[in-house]
Amino acid sequence: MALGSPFNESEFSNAMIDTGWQRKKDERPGEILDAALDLFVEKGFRATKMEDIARAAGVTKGTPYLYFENKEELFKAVVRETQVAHVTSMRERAAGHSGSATELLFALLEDWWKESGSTRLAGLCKLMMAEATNFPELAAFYYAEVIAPSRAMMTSIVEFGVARGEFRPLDVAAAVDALMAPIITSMVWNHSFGAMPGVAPVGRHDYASLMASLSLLLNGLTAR
Amino acid sequence: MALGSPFNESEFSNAMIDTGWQRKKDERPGEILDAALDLFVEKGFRATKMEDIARAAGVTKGTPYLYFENKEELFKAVVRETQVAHVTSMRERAAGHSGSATELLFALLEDWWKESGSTRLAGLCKLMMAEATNFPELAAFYYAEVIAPSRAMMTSIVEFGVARGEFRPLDVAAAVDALMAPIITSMVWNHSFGAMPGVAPVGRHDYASLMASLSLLLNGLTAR
Amino acid sequence: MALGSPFNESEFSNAMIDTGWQRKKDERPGEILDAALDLFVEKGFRATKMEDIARAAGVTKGTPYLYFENKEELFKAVVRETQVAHVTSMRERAAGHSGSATELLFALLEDWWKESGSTRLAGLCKLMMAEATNFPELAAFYYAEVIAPSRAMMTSIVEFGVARGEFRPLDVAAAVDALMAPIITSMVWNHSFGAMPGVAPVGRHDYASLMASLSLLLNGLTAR
Amino acid sequence: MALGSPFNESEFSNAMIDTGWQRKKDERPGEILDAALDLFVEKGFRATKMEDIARAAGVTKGTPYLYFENKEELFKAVVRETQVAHVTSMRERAAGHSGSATELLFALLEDWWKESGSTRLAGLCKLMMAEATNFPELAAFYYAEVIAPSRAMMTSIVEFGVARGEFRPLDVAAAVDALMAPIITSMVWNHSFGAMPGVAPVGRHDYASLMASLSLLLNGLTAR
DNA sequence: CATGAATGAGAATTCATTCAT
DNA sequence: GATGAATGAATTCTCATTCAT
Repeated sequence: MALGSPFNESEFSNAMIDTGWQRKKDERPGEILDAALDLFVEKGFRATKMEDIARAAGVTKGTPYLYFENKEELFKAVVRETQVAHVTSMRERAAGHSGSATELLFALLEDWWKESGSTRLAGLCKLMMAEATNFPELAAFYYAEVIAPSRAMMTSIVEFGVARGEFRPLDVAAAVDALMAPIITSMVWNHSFGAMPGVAPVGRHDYASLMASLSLLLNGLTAR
Repeated sequence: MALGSPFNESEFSNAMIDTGWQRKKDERPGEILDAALDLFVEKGFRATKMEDIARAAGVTKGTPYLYFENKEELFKAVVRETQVAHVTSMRERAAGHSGSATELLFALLEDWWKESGSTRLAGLCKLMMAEATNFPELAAFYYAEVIAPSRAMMTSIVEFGVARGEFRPLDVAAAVDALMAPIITSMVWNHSFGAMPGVAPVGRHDYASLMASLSLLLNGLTAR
Repeated sequence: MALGSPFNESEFSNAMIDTGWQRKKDERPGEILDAALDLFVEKGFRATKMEDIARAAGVTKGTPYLYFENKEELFKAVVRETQVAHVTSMRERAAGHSGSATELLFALLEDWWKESGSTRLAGLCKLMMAEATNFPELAAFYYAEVIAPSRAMMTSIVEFGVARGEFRPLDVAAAVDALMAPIITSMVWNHSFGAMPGVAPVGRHDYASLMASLSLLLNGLTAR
Repeated sequence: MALGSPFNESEFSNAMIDTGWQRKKDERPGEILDAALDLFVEKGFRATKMEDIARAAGVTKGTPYLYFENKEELFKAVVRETQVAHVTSMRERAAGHSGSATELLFALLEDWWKESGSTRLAGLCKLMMAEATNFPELAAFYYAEVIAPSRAMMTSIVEFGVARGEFRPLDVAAAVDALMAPIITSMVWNHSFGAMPGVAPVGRHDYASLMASLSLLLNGLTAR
C-alpha cells in the first residue's frame, strides 16, 4: 500500500496503552479494511473473495466476520471509513485557503488530486460508480457524504469568483461540472483502461495533465 | 428497452422470409444480445445471471449457449456488436461535417451525445470501465475500436482549429482531454449515481448541460 | 471404418429394389449404428454425444430418434446387431470344422480373433465390460447371446479332446477359462492401455502372440 | 466396504490426538477417497456424481472440493493412493520369496489375487481399463506404476525358471501373457458380468479357479 | 422422413457464512 | 478473540430429447 492508510487512525483505533497484543487487537479491523480496499479496487466487489481479504490482512477466513456482519457491510465500511478521512481533510484544506478564486481552484484540485485522485481512493471512487446500482443505499451515502459536499465547495468558489469579478457571469452549475469532469475522468481512467499496459496515452491523466485542463478551462480555447 | 436497439439491424438479422419459427432463429442472437446489454448495464457482469438474460430474451436457460460459447463470450459479443454500430455512425457523421472547428466540435459532441451518451451505449461505456481490469483483451479491443478513434477525431478537429487561427496555440492533448471529460463523466454518471432516485442534481448531465460545459471551455471562465 | 460393417446386412436392410433414395432410406439405421459403434468404442457410453453420432452418420440431431427410442436403446441396438453377425459366423465356422480338438481350438480362436478380436467388435466387448453394471439387462443379453454360447462351444471342444484321449483328464471349466483368457485380455488391452502411444509391449496382443499363448497352454511350460 | 480400505493407513491418516472435530480433518480425505473408490468402481467415472461421493463419505457437496481440485483429480488420487499400497506390498512379497520358479509363480499369483484380485482393487483395475482412453496421463501412470512392474516381476520369474531348467526354452513374453491373462480376466470379470445376479458361472473366477488355470498352463492340456 | 431450434433436468463447481474447538 | 472445517445456496454450463416446420 503506497500512500498512508486512512484506516489506522480511524474510529477503530484507540489511544490506549499500545503494547503488543493489545495493539494488535485494536488494529485488526483497520488491517482488514485496508486489505479489503486494495482487493475491492483491484478486482471489484463480486470478484473479491472474503478469504482473499482475510489472507491479505494476515488473518483467517472467519476473522473478518468478527468485525463485519458480512461482505456487503465490509464493503460499506471500506467506503465510509475512506470517506471520513477524505472529506475531513478536504474541508480542513478548503477552510484554510485564501486568495483569488483561480488560486483556490488550483489549490483545491491539486489537493484533491494528491489526496485522492492519485491514490487508491480514486479506485474506490471508480468502484462506487461501478457498483452504485447494486448498492443503492451505499451510493446514497457516498453521494451525500462525498460528492455533494465536494460539489458544494466548488460551487461556492465559482460563485466567489463571479462575485469578485474574477470570472465573468456564467452558468455556475455548468462551470462546476466542467471543472470537476477532468479529475473524475482521470480517476476513473487510471483504474480502468489506464491500467492496461501500453494504453497510457489517452491523455496522461496525471497531475500536469489535470492542471493543463484546468488552465484551458479558465482561459478558454478560443483565440481572442 | 427505450431507445432503438443497435442489434436489430446487425449482421444477425436478415430480411428474408419471415415465417414464425424460422424467423425466430435469425432474431434470437439479436434478442439475446439486446437483453444482455440491458442486464449487464444494469447490474454489471458478475451480478448478471445467464438465466436472467435468457428469461429477458424470452427463451430458456440453454438457448443463449446455442449462440454464445459462454457468459464471457456473450459479454464480448455485446460490446463488439454495439461498437460496430457506434463507430460506424461516428465516422459517417465526422466525414460529412464542414465549417469552423467550433461548429464541428459542437456538432460532433451533439451527435455523440444523442447517439450514445443518452442511450444504453453510455451504460456500456461505463460497464467497460468497470470491467476493464477483469477483461483485459476486451478492454484492449474497446480501447482500440472506440476510444482511440474517438480521440483521434477530436484531436484532428482541435488541430484544425489551431491551424486556421480559430483556437489559440495550446496543448492539444490537454484540450482534447478537457473536451471529452464532460461527456464521459455524464455517461458514467447517468449510469451510476445519476440513476438513483432524487440524486439528479450533481449537474444535470443532460444535453443542455453538456453544451454549456463545452461553451465555457471554448470561451473560458475568466473575465476578459 | 476399416473392416466390413456388420450392420449393412442386418435386419434393417431389405432386399427390395435398390434405387437411389429408397436405398438411402433403408441404410439409415445401419449407418447410425455404425457411427454409434465407432464412437461408443472410442469414447465410452456417457462421453458419446447423440449429436456426434448423428453427424458421423451424416444426418442431423433428430434423425437417430426416428429409429431408436433413446441413447440407451441405440446402445443396446449396437450391441445386439453386432452380436447377431458375430455369433452367427462363430456357429457357422464351428459347425464346419473337423479334425483334432487341438486343430479345432486353433482354428476357432484364429477365427474369433480375426472376426472380432482385431476389429471394432473387440472394442465393443471391452465397452460391454465397462458398462455392464450400468446396463444390467443389456449385460444379461450379452452374456446369454455371446459369452455363454462361446463358452459352450469351447467346453464341448475340450470335452471332445478329452473323450478322444487327445487331452488328459482335467478340470474342463478351468481349461476353458485358461483358453479364453488370453483372447479376452488381448481384446480389452487393445482398447485400453494398448491404445496409448508407446505402450504396446505388455505382450504384443496380436495374432502371433495369441497363438503362442495357446501353444504354451496346450504343451505346458514345464520341462518334461 | 467389505475388504480393508487401503486408505486408512495412508499418508492422510495420523495417529495423533483423536478428539472429535480435529480428528475428522485428518480422516476426511481418506473417507472421501474410500467412498469415491467404491462408487467409481461401481458406476464408472462419468456416472458417479460428486454429491453421491460426498454423501457416501458422510459429508456435503462442497467438502470433497476442500481436498481435491475437481472430480478428475479425485479420481486420479484414488488411483494413486490405491496403487501406493498395492505396488509396495507386491514388491515386499516378491523380495521375500525363494524356491522353484513354479512355487514362486503360485505364491505370487496367490498373493496378487488375495491382495488385489478379490478386493476392490480389482474393480479399480477394471475401471482403469474402462477409462484409459479418457485419461491418458493417468493411464500412463497406471501402466508405469502397476502394470509394467507386475509384468517385469513375472518376466524375471519365468526367465529364472528357464535358466534353472525348470521350464523348457520358450517365448518368455508369450508365457508371461498367458500367465497373467487368467488373473486379469478374473479381475475384470468379477466387476462386470460376474457382478450380475445369476451370471457367476463363466468360470468361477475365484481363487481355486485361478490356481487350476495356472496348473493347466504349467502342465499343459495335451496328453503325454 | 428429416431438420435443427429450443427445452430443461441435471451435474460440477464456487464461495459467503457458520460454529465447534 | 481466532481458527478453519464444513455447509449448502447459487450459478454456470451440458446434452438428451422434443416438436414445429
